Amino acid sequence: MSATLREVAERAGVSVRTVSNVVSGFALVAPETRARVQRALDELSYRPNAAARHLRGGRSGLVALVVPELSTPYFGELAGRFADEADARSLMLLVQQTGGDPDRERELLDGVRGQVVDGLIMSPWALSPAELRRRPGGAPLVLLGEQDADGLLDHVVADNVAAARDMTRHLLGLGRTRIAVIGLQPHLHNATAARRLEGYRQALAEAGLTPDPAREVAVRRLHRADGAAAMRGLLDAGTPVDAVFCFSDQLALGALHAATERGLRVPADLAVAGFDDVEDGRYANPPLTTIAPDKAAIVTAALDCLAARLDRTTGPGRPDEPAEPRTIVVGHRLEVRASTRGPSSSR
Amino acid sequence: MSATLREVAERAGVSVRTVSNVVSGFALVAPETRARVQRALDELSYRPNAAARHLRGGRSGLVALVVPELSTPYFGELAGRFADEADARSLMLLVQQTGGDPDRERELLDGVRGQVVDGLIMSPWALSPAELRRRPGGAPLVLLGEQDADGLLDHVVADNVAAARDMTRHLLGLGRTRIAVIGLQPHLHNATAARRLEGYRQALAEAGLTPDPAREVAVRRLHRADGAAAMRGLLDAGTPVDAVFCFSDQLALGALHAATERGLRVPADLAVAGFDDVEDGRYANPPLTTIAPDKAAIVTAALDCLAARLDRTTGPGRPDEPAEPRTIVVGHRLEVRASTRGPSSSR
DNA sequence: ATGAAAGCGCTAACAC
DNA sequence: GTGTTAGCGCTTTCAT
Repeated sequence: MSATLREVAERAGVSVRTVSNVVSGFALVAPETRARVQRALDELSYRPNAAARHLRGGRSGLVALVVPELSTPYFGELAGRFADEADARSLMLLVQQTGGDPDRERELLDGVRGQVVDGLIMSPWALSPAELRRRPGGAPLVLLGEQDADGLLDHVVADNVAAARDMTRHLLGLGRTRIAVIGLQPHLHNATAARRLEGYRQALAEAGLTPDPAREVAVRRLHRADGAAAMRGLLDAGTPVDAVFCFSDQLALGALHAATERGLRVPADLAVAGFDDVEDGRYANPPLTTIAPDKAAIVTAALDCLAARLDRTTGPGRPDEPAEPRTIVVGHRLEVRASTRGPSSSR
Repeated sequence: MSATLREVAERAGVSVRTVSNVVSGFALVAPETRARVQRALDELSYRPNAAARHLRGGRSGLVALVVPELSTPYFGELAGRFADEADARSLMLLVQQTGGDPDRERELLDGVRGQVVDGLIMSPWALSPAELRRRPGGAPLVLLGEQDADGLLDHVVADNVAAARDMTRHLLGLGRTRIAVIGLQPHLHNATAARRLEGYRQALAEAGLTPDPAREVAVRRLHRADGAAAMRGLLDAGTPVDAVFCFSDQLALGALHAATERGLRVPADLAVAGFDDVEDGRYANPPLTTIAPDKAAIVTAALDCLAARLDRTTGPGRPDEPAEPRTIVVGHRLEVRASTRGPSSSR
């Protein structure tokens, strides 16, 4: 057990008040006293007790990051960035996984195991907007990704419609006209896939093409296996396809795998594109064309947003008047790589 | 802010003591009283205050997982498993990243920001065994991976010598005799690479082959880029190579990329193998042969080990006599896939 | 079976 | 500039 403030005070021959002042560096302390206290602090290798500070101050310095799956490269990368940025802001990151389970999402939302965290950043998957809004827990919440709850809760999001339109235009520009999409998730409340589908259809319409339901494939999850299965399904059905735009890099990597397995040449026979820009995609064979959302901005915006809420909860000012919920849109970039770059084979 | 115990007590017309008993379900409470208290609890939607419990009880229920990099698939997967298993044990997981920075490792070891956690599980990278042992912080520690500190600290590890020997034998069994290894890390204190090198050399010796220093390649980090650079270096130097065994799947994926880029056929011209069994490897083109450590066992063993320490710190029993440090060896499996399966081309 | 009260370590309002 | 002290919400010993 570490030394307490009182022990340090006794040793230095001062009161706890003075030691506390030295530790927090707040009030003025006589230089000589400060030196004496500092020595006692060092000798006893004092560490402030986090529990006491939390109890007293009402802030734990903990922020929860709630994601569907940490093993997914996208969320792994994001979590890593959040951990670093939280650290830079003297916050600690509590990571929680939901596995896409609605009950688990609800449970975490209600209060991460006994009100330990000051606030939470969540990437919901299965919860409806209504459920997201009704939260007994009370800690400030920032949402990641499209939620159909725009304007009612703080959230950080990429312009999925525009991004999907950009990608589809790129594929059309390559001369591909039978473009399939893989990644619809009609069973989820998460609106991301719906927005991307919308962007895709917009681009088709611009080019005077009619969307073909057979080329819009739903998946249950966003793993490689799902992408591979979807690709095989497309091929088995005999649907003519010269490009696939997958709604995640994982799906695209799976689709690439399945296409290669069936002897298709990518990109000659089939162009393959993803979404997320995870490292795997850069080193895929061939490297994967993708949409790169500005991840650094996502992390910064989410933490800024949360920090603002925390300040008005604990900090000075009018805590009654709830701040207007903010929607922050981060940028994205089309990253063209070899999986779509080559010419289409004549057919 | 949630209701306090005293508010509930007032409402139910009993003392805080009784409410506390109902909440913790510990002591005997008259059924009728219990019902009344329970109702008050529900009406006020009481949630125990974690800070107060922590201050009083000395346990926060938080466990830190300290890894070099969360964005690495291996650690991402592991972190995900830890999050789930911690949850099953009513613990919360605090995730910290070191980026392989020794200062950061030291800092986290010294006390994860003010003694918030009950214990920590760490995968050290750059810290020497001596530094790992001298810890002012005091919270129980379990190490992940080889550390050269065997027997002095609790740690969970795979049999890296045996695993590397298994893989090398597999490659030799395929008729490959010019086997290179990529992944030495002489600049680190982490002993993992050294052990794998040892297993590789043992297998070569068994086959009557002499290790060639030109075929033992060091890397700075374990990313795909490092594997690709190492592979290119090998090829540029003109060292004859018919197989590469990389000490991580990431390195192997990079090597695969570089080899393909240079027009080599895998596995015909070059067999490529990795270590870790991350999902990327299964969907690589071709799928990657690898060593699959028993990740579930790593997670279970590490948490069991930590739980045992926690019990003797806070729980009953003789807290003075420090338990014998434990070294737990988890199993591994050779996972043969297409990247080594095919026949070597005649040359 | 239940109540009263001490005290975990810290911060800050109130004295001087 | 520094000392004294109340109290954050909870658990638990000591009474009854």
